[in-house]
Amino acid sequence: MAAPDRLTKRNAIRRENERLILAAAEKVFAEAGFGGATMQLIADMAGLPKANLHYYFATKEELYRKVVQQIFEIWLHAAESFDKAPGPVEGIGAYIDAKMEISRRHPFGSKVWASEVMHGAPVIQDYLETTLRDWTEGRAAVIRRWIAEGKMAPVDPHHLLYMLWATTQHYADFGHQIETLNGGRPLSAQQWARAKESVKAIILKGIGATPAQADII
Amino acid sequence: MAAPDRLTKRNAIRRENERLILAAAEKVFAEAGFGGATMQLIADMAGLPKANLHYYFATKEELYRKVVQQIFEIWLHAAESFDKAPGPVEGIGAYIDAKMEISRRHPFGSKVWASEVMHGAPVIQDYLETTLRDWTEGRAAVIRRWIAEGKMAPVDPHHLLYMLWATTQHYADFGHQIETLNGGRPLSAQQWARAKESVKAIILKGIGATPAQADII
DNA sequence: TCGTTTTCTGACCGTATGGTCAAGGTCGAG
DNA sequence: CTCGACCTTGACCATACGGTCAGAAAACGA
Repeated sequence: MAAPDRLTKRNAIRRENERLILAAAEKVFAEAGFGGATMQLIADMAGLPKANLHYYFATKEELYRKVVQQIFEIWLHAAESFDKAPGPVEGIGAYIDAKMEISRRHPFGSKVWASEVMHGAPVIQDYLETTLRDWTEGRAAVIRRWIAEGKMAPVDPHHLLYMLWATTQHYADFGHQIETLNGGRPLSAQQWARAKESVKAIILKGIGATPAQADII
Repeated sequence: MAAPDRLTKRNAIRRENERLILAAAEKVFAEAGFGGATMQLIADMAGLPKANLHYYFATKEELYRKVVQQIFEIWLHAAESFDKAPGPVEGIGAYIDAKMEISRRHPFGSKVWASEVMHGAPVIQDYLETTLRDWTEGRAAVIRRWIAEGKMAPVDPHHLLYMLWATTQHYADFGHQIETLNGGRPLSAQQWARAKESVKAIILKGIGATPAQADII
């Protein structure tokens, strides 16, 4: 049946336009919220007529849903660092690095997600109840194992995860506030590095994570 | 000139209505965002005709601004715990307690603030540049003093403050996500207490804050 | 080249929104 | 009681929004 995506000019244009629209939508939804965003503004930012948006995405909700899904997948992907780590220093350290990097490179997406959750997750409630819950329980189990193995202090796994999310995403969601307190300038590369190190240092020390010390001697 | 607020029935009604409207507005703005909120919805929730809202607050922006100001003042007030503390254990500990309590009791306000900042702080940019910046520099100085006095490890004061804000406000702003991961039930009193303790334990340990030990012996 | 499918877009529509207004009601001071 | 100030509200208005549609244009397969 459906000839699967040949490399025709049409397919290229379609892909490119969808990319343009999604990028513009991510930015507009982040800056104005779902209610404040208008299809006209997204169209202008994408450089397309409004009617063309509705050709690719039937409704505003459909477009919004796609934007949110994109972000969620990026975050899930970043979590792989957690798994294949021998202990909290490597696992949580890499996770913080990854999430800080996402906050830096995808600040709009993070804001859209935050906005969605703050408004009661009307669009992605099912994700929260299935994928996110499963993911969370899985990592909580890993953390409990590390605790049992004496690799970190006995902290509540859920609250630790919340702290990781909160702290890393704060640099995207409240980026404007941070920028203002930084003299109106965005964080430089060095400042981002320092932020990462600060977060990692405090949290890893706070959970008593030891860099695989016991085995050395 | 202006006869200062006698206890007449009119003044009582005015105060009561303004209170009703502000409470409804805080909730609606938090749940729908500025763009998604409608004056009609706020009016319904306050139990007043829409035209009456415009009698007390000329425009949607004016009402919104009042809501944001309220929250900001609550937060500034909560920060007093920071000052009159001999060291980080008491100061930061009390600050975390206070901010967690605000997240619990004023979740809508916290969300409105978050939304405002995420959208680039169009309404309260001046607050960020003046009051908040001054406040931040003041606490950073306190933290540096504590570090100099050997009462905590040498961490970057700004990133520590960001971490405090992020972690505590997360329980309000992402309350829906936390509730979902908690089996769809809001955190109980015990769970809130455990959250507070978890946050305090990790952060205080993470910054190497010692409970005024040196002087005891 | 020709017919078909996909893409594009200006013009249009119904609705919902923020805000206005004028008329009527209520209260307090003297 | 009376008058002026304050409060209340249904009806109304202009605008802007999400979404539709018909027809033109472009790309494609044969």
